[in-house]
Amino acid sequence: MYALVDCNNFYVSCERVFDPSLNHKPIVVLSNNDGCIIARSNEAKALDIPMGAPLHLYKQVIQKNNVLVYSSNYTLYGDMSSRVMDSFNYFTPDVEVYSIDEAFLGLNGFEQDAIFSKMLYMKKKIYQWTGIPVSIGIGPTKTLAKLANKIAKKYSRKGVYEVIISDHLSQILSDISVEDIWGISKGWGARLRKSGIYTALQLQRANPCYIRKCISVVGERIVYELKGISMLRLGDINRKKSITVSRSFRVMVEDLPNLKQALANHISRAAEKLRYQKSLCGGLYVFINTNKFRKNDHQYRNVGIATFDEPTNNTIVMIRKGFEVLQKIYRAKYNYKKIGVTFIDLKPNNEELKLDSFEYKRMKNIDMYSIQGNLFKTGSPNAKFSGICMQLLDSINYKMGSGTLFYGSVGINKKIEKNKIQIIENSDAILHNKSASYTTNWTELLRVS
DNA sequence: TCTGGGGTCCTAGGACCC
DNA sequence: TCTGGGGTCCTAGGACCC
Repeated sequence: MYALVDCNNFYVSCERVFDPSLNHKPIVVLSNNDGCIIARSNEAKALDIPMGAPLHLYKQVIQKNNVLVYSSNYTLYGDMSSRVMDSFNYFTPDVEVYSIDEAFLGLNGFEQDAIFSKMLYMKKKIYQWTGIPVSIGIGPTKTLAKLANKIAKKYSRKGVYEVIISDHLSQILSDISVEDIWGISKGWGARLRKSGIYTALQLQRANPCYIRKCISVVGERIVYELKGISMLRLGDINRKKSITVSRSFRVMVEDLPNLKQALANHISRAAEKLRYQKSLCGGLYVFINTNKFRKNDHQYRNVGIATFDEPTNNTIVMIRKGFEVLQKIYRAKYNYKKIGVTFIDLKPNNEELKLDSFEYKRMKNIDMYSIQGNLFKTGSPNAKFSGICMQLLDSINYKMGSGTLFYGSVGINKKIEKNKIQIIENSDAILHNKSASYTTNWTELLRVS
């Protein structure tokens, strides 16, 4: 069984923790540049202010109803989020933080009959410890837990709802439209409707192979999940695969120095995040866009990409198994490129084995290294990243200076190949020129189950 | 005048190899 | 007129999520 815990109106609830006088008042919280409404209290939702609405379109409603407007404070929200997420550990070790305000919990250690009351108790405790109200959905799969959460928010006074496979579930599903299912939005919803599938129940009873053709393997998984067959396991996403820092400009920007200034800030922020999560960087991606809402202006967008795949003398390879053989292979590979490589044998009794790769590199003061022929950079040398970013920007803004362009936003995206940052475990796989990690084929998995 | 920012996964198609 | 087949890897783009 899974539970999905979701903080109610999270950003608004955070503000209320620090100013209880805000309770029961209509409140909205704004996006970075105060442009959009990204969180609403129930009172604000009742005024039909939609999620993501541009603030300037709702000025009147806001004034008329004395809606309180807050700029966002992500430091505060991040801190509150950690407090909530930490409190789950008191109840179960199986926690997947899904977003800033949501987490999946694995409930396999719980006695079936006790789950509901346990979750009810947890909800109370979380409120007591953090001041944040949450809703909890329980179900045999993640998708059903997600659905249960929706029901808990909407209909249950207790704020906790459990989905059990039964006739009753069929009735519930028949009242839910396909677009309300986690993973199905407008586009796929429209496709399903064309095939005569309008409700969650119809989707649950559809032929999975047909849905796969109609949508994709993602849709097929949803069908099984709705039937109560678990296709999505609990993940531990504590390292991001990519990091983005981007901002729209509040005012029109036409000159390169301003763009560069912004980019310099973004890259140092991104490197900070990279260091924080102890990752390495496999490449950089710089992009610019004009303001897409100014339909009459000439539109321009471009990206520049740099990947770090040229080995240097600073390359090290850590090998845990089959050191001699692998070393030979790598020697051949790198000598060919006239590159010096350091090999490290991580024998089981090697003290260095206890360090993770990031710590190891920090200790040895290495800022680049290679695993399985892929080169990575650590996040420390800001100046290097910054230099690469500026070059990329120069390469993509060739129309700059013509006076015809207005730049809407600029950002960077550091691609991080989490799965490749690993110590080589499986020498057999390497010897046979196969990758040491395997991807699961969903079709196979379905056949087995 | 003002229109968010940060993620994930999957697929199709091209390049390349034997 | 005929014009391998199968595999892998990479990337852009499209869909979805909060």
